[in-house]
Order: sequence, then C-alpha cells, then structure tokens
Amino acid sequence: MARGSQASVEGLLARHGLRPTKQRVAVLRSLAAEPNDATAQEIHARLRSTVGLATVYRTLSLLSEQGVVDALTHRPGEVCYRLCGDAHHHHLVCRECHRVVELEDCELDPWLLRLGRQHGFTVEAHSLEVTGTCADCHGSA
Amino acid sequence: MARGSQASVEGLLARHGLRPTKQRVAVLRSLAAEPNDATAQEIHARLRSTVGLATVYRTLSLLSEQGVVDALTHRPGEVCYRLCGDAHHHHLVCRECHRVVELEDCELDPWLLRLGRQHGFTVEAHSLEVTGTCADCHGSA
DNA sequence: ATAATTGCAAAGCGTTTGCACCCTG
DNA sequence: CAGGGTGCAAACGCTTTGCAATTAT
Repeated sequence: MARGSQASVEGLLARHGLRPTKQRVAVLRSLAAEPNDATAQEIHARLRSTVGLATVYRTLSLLSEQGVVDALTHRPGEVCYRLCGDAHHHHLVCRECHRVVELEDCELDPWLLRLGRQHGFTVEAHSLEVTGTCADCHGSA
Repeated sequence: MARGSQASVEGLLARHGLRPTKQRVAVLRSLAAEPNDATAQEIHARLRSTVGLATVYRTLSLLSEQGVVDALTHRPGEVCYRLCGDAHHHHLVCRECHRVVELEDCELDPWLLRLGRQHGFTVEAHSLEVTGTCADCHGSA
C-alpha cells in the first residue's frame, strides 16, 4: 500500500513533476514524521529556520492538488494536511489528542450511488470524517 | 419530522431560550426561505437593512450551538448554515448550483461502531458530505 | 429597571499574493 | 543561463470583539 510513501521523499516529488527543493523536501519530511495531521502553521513552526510560511502554504497546495497529501477540514477556519496512502479512504480522528487513524476500506460507494440516483444526482465524491475518543484518551479525559 | 421547523420562528427561538428579537427572526426566516445552505455573508447581504453582519454571525453561532441549524463545512474558509430537521442526517450537495438534498436515513452507525472498536476508539460523531451534480446541472454544465 | 442584544468599526486569524532575489536543472 | 521557487511583507476575506446605544422582559 501507499507505494513510495516510505521511499525517498525526493522521488515522491519528482514523480509528481515537482522540483525537489530543500523546502519541499523539508515539508514532506515533516509530514512523513507526523503520524497525525498538521496545519501549515504547525509545519512552519517546526521548520521556521528552513522554510517560510508562504512556501509552506504553496507547497501544501501543490501537494494537495497532486494528491500526495490529504486536506482535512475538521477544524473550522483552517486546513489540516496529512501524508496518506493513495487509495480512497477516510479518517478517524480523536477529539482529545488529534490522533488520526486511516480507515482503509470504504463501503459507502454502492449506498451513495443508489442514493444519488434516487435524487437525480451523479455522485462524484464524498468525504467522511469520524470523530471519537481514542483508547489513550479514555482514562485521562 | 422536524417538529416545529415550519411552526412560528418566534416559538422556535423561545423554545431554545433565545429572545425573539427582530434580527434573529429575520435570520431564521431567511434560512427557512432558503432551500439550500447560506453563509453568514450571504444572509447578511439579503438583510443588510435589518441586521448587521456581526449580529448575523452571533445569531448563527447561537443557533448552531442550540442545534437549530446545521453548520456545513464543504467550502474551505467559510461556513455554510442550513435550517434542518432534528434527526441525524447527511447532505448531498450539487457542486454546480449548491443545491442541497437532505439524506434522511443514515446506515453508517453499525459500520462505524465496529470500525471504532477495531481501533480502540469510542466513536462519538461522524460527518459525511456527498458532492455531485444534480439533474438540472447535468445538461447546462 | 435591568440585563440581554445590537451596530459599528477595529482587530484577529489563517491564507494568498506581488515582487525582487536565489537556486535548480 | 533561464525559469521556476522562495522570502518577506503587504493585502485579503471571513470571523470575532469592544463598547456605547438600544431593546426585550
């Protein structure tokens, strides 16, 4: 799964037609090291010495367009990014610690196609975000 | 369904402990007249003479907290509001004209509960937004 | 009367953009 | 060497907030 997400970050960029500048590599490494999601501001905070904020935004936009990273919208007013596998999937997010689990199998399509047909819609996409509390946060909360 | 959403808007406010000022009534009427969703800015544009922008925002926050309206996040950077029924449901949004269809039956819970359990999560909520193209927008697009 | 609500304008915040400089290819 | 990429700071758009005036109970 997720061909290449562990492989060289430089290769991942090249494969998507993006020049592997040190800033882009840094952003991507930062995302690769982040098990959960991160905002542009958070990434910039970690890379303050290496990458300007504008570049973080520009890089994340590019990566998102290329489908290299996922953009999550569970925080109103800002966008979270996450380096994910290539396949369609959804996220299970802990509301305490923001831990993210990738849900690999999505069984929604048949249901959604049928629903769309009932309403005269051609369903093109769907986004599902599941929130809850993870095991670690149960006791501590 | 949706007990009281058709009934007097004033009553709806009172029932949620909100004073029925003419501004709140106007915002709620505007939402009631809107088959789709609307942003604070859009509502304010229609009520410019009656309600200030800050009040639109304050009113929508209150209504959303009280569960009187739903807040949809399908447009990054701004929030859309919609007067909805009380039951748990999801939305089917047309990407051309922003028409919204309410999906009444949600069959996700059993699946999500099981998934959560597999990952040690207690699933508390989920949001699903389906986008596509509605019948009217098929030809015209 | 009294406390909640409003309007206005200023501030806040995340994000985008213009432009000169820098670096990759 | 040419064109894309970057940094900085200014600009932007949506939303929130402070405070005096207004309105509901």
